[in-house]
Amino acid sequence: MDTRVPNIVVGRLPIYLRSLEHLAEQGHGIISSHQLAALLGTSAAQIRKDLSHFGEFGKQGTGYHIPYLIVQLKRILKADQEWEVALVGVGDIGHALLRNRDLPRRGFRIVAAFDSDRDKVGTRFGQVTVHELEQLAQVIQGQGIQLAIVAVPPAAAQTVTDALVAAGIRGVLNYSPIAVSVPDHVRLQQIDPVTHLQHMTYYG
Amino acid sequence: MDTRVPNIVVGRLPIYLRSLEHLAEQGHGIISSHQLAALLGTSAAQIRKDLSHFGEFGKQGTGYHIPYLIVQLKRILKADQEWEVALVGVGDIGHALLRNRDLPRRGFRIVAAFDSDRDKVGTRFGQVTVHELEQLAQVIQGQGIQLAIVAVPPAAAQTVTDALVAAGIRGVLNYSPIAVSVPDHVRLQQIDPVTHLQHMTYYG
DNA sequence: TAGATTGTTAATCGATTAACAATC
DNA sequence: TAGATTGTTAATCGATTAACAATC
Repeated sequence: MDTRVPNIVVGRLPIYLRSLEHLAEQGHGIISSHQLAALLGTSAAQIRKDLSHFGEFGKQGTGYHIPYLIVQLKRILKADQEWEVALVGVGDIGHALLRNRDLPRRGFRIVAAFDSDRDKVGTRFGQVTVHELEQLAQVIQGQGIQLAIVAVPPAAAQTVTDALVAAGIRGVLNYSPIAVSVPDHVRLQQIDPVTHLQHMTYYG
Repeated sequence: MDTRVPNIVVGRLPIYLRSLEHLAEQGHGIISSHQLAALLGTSAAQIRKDLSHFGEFGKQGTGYHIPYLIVQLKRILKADQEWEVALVGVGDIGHALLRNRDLPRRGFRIVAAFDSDRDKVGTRFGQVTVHELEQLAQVIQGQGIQLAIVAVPPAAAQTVTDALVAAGIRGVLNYSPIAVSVPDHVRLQQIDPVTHLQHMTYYG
């Protein structure tokens, strides 16, 4: 049980959690590190070592009680609470994210959306109304929103990210196919299908 | 210049490439490893070491000629050719991908789409007509398509992936929030916003 | 030339794996 | 109990960093 957990280990926990939740939905109750490793294409030793950073969650001779491990992983990842998310950019990707039921199901609720297009401002998606970009700081600070998804065209991504950071956002998930920079105290994750595809074509 | 390049290094090349292309668009001609590292939040030594696996692309005292390095990285990643991609699932995400101009701009053209919904079959998105799932193998084999994007509901993801593998697909980019498995000879990449968000909330 | 930066080597650091005592 | 599997230690493996000769 370390005090300082490697970032790469933290990044694997959500993958374990996702798989365990899927197993639970299918009615599985217990799983061994070897079974989970086979399912995920990783190694049993790695799973046990990763989990050992946080405590002892299994039982010798048996394995892991899936619902219990889910509870523990959710607690560790702070996924046992609901997170409010701001969305900037209501184009095709933003639209897909607003309609995505998996995000709220797993604890991430888009509670505010922003777009620079006046025609989109005022439109509603479920509970969410699209605001002007000018209201970004006010809404984010007013609601204490800590996470944001950037889904704007590349040319606007850094400006929008800077505005989010200035508004107090703690983590940014960037869908724009461009590297944005954030200060050290802000977390950044990037989603770009092309980089994933290029990683595969290398081996092609 | 190794024969065996670490996978983690391969995964960084597309990120370097994306940044260099952005720099080139902005009119930059030369960049040093230190400048690029600062831009990407990595280290100059890592960039130089990564590139050294493939050859010598820089000039002492000067740095890297951006257009030349772009050409080299594209060659290494096989991004100097156009790749045809099959899309399975024309929901919100599939729709966003079909309309995404960045994919073709960077060499990935969705040339076939499939959906199980009879109402969607036959509809067109630009050059692409939505086919029945039943035609998947025939179309993929007929056109020699090597890459596929899976954007179907979780319950269908593994079945669809199996069908793609059976049809001869070499790489799968999975947008379904579920771990799918593929045989060793098939490359797999996963995009799931929730896992990225959970990676950030851990530190929250 | 003087200054700067590469490519590479060696050292360091960190992550993964193997092995096994503990124990269910 | 016998068999199985965990959690952890130590060994191995691999990646990152630091340093510098080469050289533009």
